Amino acid sequence: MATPLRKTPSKSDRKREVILAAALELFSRSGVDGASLDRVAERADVSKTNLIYYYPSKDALYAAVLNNVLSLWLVPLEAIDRANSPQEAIATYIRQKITFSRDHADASRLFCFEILYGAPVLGGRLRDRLQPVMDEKAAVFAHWIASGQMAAVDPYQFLYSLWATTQHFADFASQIEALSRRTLDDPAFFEESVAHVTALFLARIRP
Amino acid sequence: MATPLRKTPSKSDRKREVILAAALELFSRSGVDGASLDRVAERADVSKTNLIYYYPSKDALYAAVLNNVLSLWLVPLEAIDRANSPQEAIATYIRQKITFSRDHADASRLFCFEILYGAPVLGGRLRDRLQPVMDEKAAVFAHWIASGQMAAVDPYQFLYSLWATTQHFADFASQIEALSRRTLDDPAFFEESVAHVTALFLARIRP
DNA sequence: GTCTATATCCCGATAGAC
DNA sequence: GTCTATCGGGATATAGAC
Repeated sequence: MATPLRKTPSKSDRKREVILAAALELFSRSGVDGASLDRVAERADVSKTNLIYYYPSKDALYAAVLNNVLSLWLVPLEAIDRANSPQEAIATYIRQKITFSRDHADASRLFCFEILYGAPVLGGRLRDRLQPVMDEKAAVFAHWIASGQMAAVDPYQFLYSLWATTQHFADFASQIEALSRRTLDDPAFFEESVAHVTALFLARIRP
Repeated sequence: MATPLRKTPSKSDRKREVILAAALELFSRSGVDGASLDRVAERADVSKTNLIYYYPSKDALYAAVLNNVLSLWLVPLEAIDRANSPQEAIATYIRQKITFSRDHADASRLFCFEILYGAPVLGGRLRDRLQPVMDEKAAVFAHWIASGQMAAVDPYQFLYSLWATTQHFADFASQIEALSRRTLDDPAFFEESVAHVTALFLARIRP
């Protein structure tokens, strides 16, 4: 029984999760360098030495958190499927991504931090994991365009703009709050935002 | 002659500029906490004590850099003027903002860092300096909409999307480079990006 | 696995001579 | 204005007992 395949998470698995959650919370507010392991341990309610027992270094902890985040980040892309119409697919994608910006603002911010740093940890993963998905989605767009279902756009540029506008609600939340005094937690502002972004992209692809 | 109003910058003015430039460069790559005054001083070719003579604390230096950045950031907004047609104004704004993302990527990234941190330093300035300009521009949009020159959009949401898509080229440059292997320094990619973003927003406001 | 104690290093900032 | 020397604090990480 070298590597037991249990369905119920072990005690140490649960502890790792608690630590990861605490790390995400703090790293996403102050950046990696702005947050100390002391505070992460405190937040996770473990001793610092114990934390280091589970994650041998700060870099290792940071990398673990980031990999979790990347996985979450990829989920909404599944909506972009040739089985759907482009209008449905894009509307669904936008709603899911803005929902993600509301419910996982910390993950979005941490991702943004990492990219600002120049993607030192995630750089390779972007090519290994994101690039293939992106090429796949670009092919779906090409299919929709070729079959006259949507206007011709550069799929890469189109995806960049989709990411930018939807993540903006998480990454620039404090600016939006300073200027509009509104949050995605306000259901009216949430729906308003979804409607606005959806209208922006659907107008563009009208055949 | 208490405060001489000279046009030629004094030696100390020039030194302050060199320090600010070095601080911008380092803060925008690693965040404030990730960069040390030691390295800023080294980059600016002054001793650390001398740096501290000009800027008494790291926070003061950071605040000074940020205020510079905010001023730069506001410039392109001047294009949004009721004297122009909305199409001209928006196209001009987009080109200027993407040019800014190319030529001042470090300033854009530092701004992004500050917002991610929750705008601890710039928070007040956003209300004092950006909010009035934004309200003014919202009025211009309202005028264009009322006179049938553009389709009805929420001006605030519209500006957020404009900022998001254009700044994305600076803030997420390392992601774009990992996926597209292209940079705004490539004139073809630059023009392609301007054309894409412009088409996106002009399609939306078609009356 | 978890703890206490501690090594080691770097950072921001100050003191005081010149 | 600029320098050398240094303080004091906090950070990551390790050693070793239990």
